[in-house]
Amino acid sequence: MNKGEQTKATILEAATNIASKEGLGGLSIGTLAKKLGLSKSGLFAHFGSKDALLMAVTEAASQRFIAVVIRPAFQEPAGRPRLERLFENWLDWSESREFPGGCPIMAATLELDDRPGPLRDYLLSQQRKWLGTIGQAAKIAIGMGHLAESSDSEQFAFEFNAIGFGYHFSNRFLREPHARQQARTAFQSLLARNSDTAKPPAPDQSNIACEKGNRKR
Amino acid sequence: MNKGEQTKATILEAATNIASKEGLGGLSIGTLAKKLGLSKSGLFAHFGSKDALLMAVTEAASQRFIAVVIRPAFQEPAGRPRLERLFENWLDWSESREFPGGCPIMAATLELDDRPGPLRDYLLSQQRKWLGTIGQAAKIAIGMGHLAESSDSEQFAFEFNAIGFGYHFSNRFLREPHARQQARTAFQSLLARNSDTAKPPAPDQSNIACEKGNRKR
DNA sequence: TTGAAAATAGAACGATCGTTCGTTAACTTA
DNA sequence: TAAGTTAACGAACGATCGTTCTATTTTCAA
Repeated sequence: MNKGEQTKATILEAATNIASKEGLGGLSIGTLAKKLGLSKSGLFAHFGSKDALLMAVTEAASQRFIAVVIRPAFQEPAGRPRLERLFENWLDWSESREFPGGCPIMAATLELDDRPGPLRDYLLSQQRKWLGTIGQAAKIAIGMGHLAESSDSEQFAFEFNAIGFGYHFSNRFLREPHARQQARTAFQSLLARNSDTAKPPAPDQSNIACEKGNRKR
Repeated sequence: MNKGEQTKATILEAATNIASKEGLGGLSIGTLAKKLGLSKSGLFAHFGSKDALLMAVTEAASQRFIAVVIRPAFQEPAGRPRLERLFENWLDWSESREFPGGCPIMAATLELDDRPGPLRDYLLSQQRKWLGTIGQAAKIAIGMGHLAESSDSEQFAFEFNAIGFGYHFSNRFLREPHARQQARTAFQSLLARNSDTAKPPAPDQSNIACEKGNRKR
């Protein structure tokens, strides 16, 4: 690895750290350079513009998301186990140590609500892909009989996503200690009501992962 | 109303508008003054500090939230009608015309994730109250038999809130046209699975408001 | 080891940030 | 209407913003 690429990676890591805590808007080249013991201009030269830096941070976070949330889940057997792994990975990601201020993608998404530009476009496409990924995994589960034939995979993705957002808010901001359990309960309920077995809403099934289907482990 | 209070109100309105689109971080005294045809210092004098301005904006939005979301819902008959009104009011609020960039409270909340201070404290207390309000309304509904005895009002509040966040994200950022319907479906499903009647998940009940209990209108 | 290329530093730029100050204009009320 | 209060202005502050330049150091391959 070049010296350039090396320090660039270092910069990106520190930048991600700041963006996680302060948001993309709170990330300035000056403070970032000071934190790293670099000169502003020296740091600047690596990216050419502030926007390019922000884009690089976002892309890096996005790639990391794919690597630690999505990819491992798709190595899980298709159907219900994959959905559960996807969900748990997401929760883990949201409170990951490497993001002291929470998922920088989610923060950037909310931050760029109404600011058009290439960065927003990129985030939008990534978020659409994410929802598509959830929906696709759900569709597979439906095809395998892990979820009911009558299930709507898009509706499933919407609620899957909503629970994740609710968790992020409840955990990060409210510091609600039961947040994770509440999210799990909500997710298990989502799975249950999209299952064929028309069971009455029995109270605690949080740990029943999959009661039928070709689970491998 | 004094001249002072009058312009102060004007300032707050414009500031809320900007904060809605750009976030609290994107709100600067200079641009705000220019937008209003005032001088920076003249505007500044009304608040004494930037933080005070931000706090005033947040408080104003919060009061408005109570006035247009919570209060009208509590004039609805207790139980299920109130819960439904609360939910619909919230969705309306999230896409209200007066907030071109979406609910400024939600934006600020996510923005201040990890920035301690009086503003965060205030938002935190307001958000806790909001969740408490949902939980309380749910508890009443349980007591009236509108929701099942076995329901957990805190879990209900968590999921209620999550659906709202999911909607905000899906509608505001993804501009997903079905977002509102998906949120409604999710909410009706939330109500259904917290009801006594162990009915199979019938497809479309979006307009069945309340099928038992002492509804007055 | 030398020489070209890449990486970093340093100073300066115009702009904007929040804030302070002294002064003038506008409003209120007696 | 006169006096007293409040609101608004304009200029300036030091700090920081992103960015541009030139110069110097460091890296890397021949």
